[in-house]
Amino acid sequence: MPKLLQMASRPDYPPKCADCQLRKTPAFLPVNAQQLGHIETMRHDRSGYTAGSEIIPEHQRAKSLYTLYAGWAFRFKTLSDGRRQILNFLLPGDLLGLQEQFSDGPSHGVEALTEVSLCVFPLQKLWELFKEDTNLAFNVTWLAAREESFVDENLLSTGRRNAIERIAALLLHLNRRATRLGLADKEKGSILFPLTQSHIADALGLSLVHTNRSLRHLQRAGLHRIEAGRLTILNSKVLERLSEYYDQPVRQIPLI
Amino acid sequence: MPKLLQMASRPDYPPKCADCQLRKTPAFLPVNAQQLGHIETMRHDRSGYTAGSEIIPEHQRAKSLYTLYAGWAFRFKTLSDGRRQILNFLLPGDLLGLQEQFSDGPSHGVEALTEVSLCVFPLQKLWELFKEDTNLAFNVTWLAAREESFVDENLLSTGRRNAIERIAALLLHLNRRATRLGLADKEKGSILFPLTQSHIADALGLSLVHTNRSLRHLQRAGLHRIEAGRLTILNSKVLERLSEYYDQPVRQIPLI
DNA sequence: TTTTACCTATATCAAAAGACATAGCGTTTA
DNA sequence: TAAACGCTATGTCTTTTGATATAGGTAAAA
Repeated sequence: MPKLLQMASRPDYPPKCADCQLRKTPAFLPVNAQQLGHIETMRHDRSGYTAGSEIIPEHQRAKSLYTLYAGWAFRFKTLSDGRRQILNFLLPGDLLGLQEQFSDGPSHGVEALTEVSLCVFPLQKLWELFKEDTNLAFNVTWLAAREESFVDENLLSTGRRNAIERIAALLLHLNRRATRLGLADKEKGSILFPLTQSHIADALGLSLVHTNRSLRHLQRAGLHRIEAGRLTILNSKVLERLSEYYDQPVRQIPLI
Repeated sequence: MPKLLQMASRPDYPPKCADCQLRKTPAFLPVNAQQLGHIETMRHDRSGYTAGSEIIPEHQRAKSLYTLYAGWAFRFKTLSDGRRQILNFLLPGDLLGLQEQFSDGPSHGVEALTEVSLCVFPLQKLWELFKEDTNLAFNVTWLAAREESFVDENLLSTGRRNAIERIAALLLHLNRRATRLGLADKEKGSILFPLTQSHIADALGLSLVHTNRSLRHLQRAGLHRIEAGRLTILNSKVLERLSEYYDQPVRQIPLI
């Protein structure tokens, strides 16, 4: 198992939230100086994980809240015989570990898909944040509701879309989110795509073999290309019609 | 389409939140007089729907927030050819319409499964509640996270459990929630069960026919009984082992 | 370099779940 | 009272997806 990275090897953090690179992307709601101050005092540490390591183990409660600063991760659940379901993918700006605070039992694990940088918030401070900044409290709820809508959509896929449709919907979804974060190559429009076919299978409730078949089918039809760890959407119109997963106007989202 | 009930025919509301019958069940966190006051001033109206009617239509944004006071409902999404996915079931105490406030596009519909009584909160007041009562704001987030955990679990079912396991997990889940709310018959331990096999199929991503077959299989094995609109769990141990859906100690939950 | 591990790809066969058809039953509607 | 409807049940056949086996490519490890 890959382990926690030494901070020395992770120099890409801003020392202050005011210098946060992530916050400079237009995907996020602007914040005023006071809010930034609240976030800054809440942030307690930074942390990094290598690809493949468990940020939050499945069967224990998270000890902190995190904001994903850089890299990709995913939430998952497993059954005792190893069957694994990926619930949703986490991209920069996403909040980790919130549900665990409220759930009765063990809920889910979080695993790093790439090397990952996190901002760490102690749990007790969540309450302080609610008390001191209504706006930020509201934003936490917003982020929770937004994540639920991703799970909802994935449940629709897994329950009612066939393999081809599921894959089309997932590729469009991830492409949209990554692009929105400014992670797309301006020229070719491709995004970094760290998922293996095994991750896709586990996210969509398919077997690895069938995922491979269906991916090739879409690729042969010229709808997308996955190459050298990058995804290019070649025909979003057809992919959208296939999956009934349409582009919607996006609002700015909170970053805590 | 069944329509909104006239309030005259729905006399089972308390005039004041202080007299709320639902709040008397031990499933809910106690609140102090001040919080009760905040909830009371937020509550703006009551409303009722007949079984089968749409409380929130799928393709428009909810105009209010609701707390389900009595009856069952469910959240769902559909595809254009009629395929429907039920995301989760709503029981008394559940909050409706929160996600819609934060999602970009159309998200999901809510349909009444039985005749239903709701407490209505105007949307603008959500913000006021966040500002005036940290505790209640925290509770809204709690309820959102809790609902997400239900969807997570259903996604695990739909993606990685087979038909028998899915049904076992769902029956246990609903039985647990209803029992917790004091809705179980003390003698026989049965609960009111308003789902048709078609609802079960749509919740679990199965066809109606296969749902029927699998239900009969479990029933013949003596694990449960569904009769005259009531569910009795006959062998929870086996159902739990089958589905790996185990009873967990339950905390009290907020009621807003 | 050789070995190992991981990922993608493909073929073949098997199982799970879906589609279609039909029937019975109880309730509501005409 | 008959007709229509919604729900459960079951048989048969089809399709989708899964399981197993195998192979090649690349990168990391020995």
